[in-house]
Amino acid sequence: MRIGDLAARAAVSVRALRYYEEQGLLASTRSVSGQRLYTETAVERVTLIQSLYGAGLSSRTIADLLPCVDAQVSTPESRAVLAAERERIDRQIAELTLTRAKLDAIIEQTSRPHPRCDYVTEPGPARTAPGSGSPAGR
Amino acid sequence: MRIGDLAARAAVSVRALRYYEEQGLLASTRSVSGQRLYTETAVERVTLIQSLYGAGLSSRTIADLLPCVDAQVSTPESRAVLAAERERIDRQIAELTLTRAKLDAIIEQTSRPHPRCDYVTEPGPARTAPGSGSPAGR
DNA sequence: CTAAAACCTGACGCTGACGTCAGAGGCAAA
DNA sequence: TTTGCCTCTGACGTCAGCGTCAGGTTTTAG
Repeated sequence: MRIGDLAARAAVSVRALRYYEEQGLLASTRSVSGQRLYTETAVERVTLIQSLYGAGLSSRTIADLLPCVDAQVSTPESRAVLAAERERIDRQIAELTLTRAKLDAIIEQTSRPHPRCDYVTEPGPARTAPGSGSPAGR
Repeated sequence: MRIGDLAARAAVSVRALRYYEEQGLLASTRSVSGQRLYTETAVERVTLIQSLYGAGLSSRTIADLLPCVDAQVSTPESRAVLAAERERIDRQIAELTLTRAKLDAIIEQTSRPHPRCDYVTEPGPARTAPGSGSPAGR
């Protein structure tokens, strides 16, 4: 398949694919006239690349790892990198989960009708704040 | 406290704090000589900002939301933004979890001693791959 | 055969969250 | 007072992952 097809199927831009090749992440054969040709497996490859980018890995790191993926072997360095990135992703997930919780708190706080103004704006006989005012209210 | 202290306590750079102020995310009073002064609560504020940046929100979005956080109120727009960002974070966590699984697969694949070459390189009488060769192997 | 669409190789542009440098002033200790 | 660190305001630099334009070839549809 040609670059436009791959771009469509992997949902990325043509420019991105050329960039991936430039970075050594994605190989292609060339037609006689010089056009890039890809196999079916390139689609998965591109989505893997996208995933890794999405997880915050750099082109360089991905370029270092992919050969090991292809060869199905690991070097001590690749194992270290893989472990480190896995940990990074773990921490990232933890952070995001925390941030989501913070956002939830904000959503609650801001959408809950004004905390205690309710009592004030409530119709009926005026009430003093609980704890103050006339002692032994009960 | 002064900017250097806040930077140390929030574990960010001085430059970042000035940038936050420039973006309208972080307020400060000034000393007579013009130095920035912060209260204790600024530490939390900065970590919140960092969290939101970490979750992929832009300065602009954060600047839009923080006033609502401070005022404890929400507008229809802020609610929409909050909900949208929350969803984004959800998706991000899902993606990261998937990517982590992919990484785990890679770690397994590459660190598992070469799939079937073992049998080949194993000393002793050559064995055919399981499933093929002489039937009823056991 | 021809026009449109797709592809090619440079190469510059963009964006956001800062880093960094310059030049000039504060401020606590000895 | 001098030393040394902290802070100030500009303002330019950086980096990565592409976007985009230019100018030219190739492929495809009619």
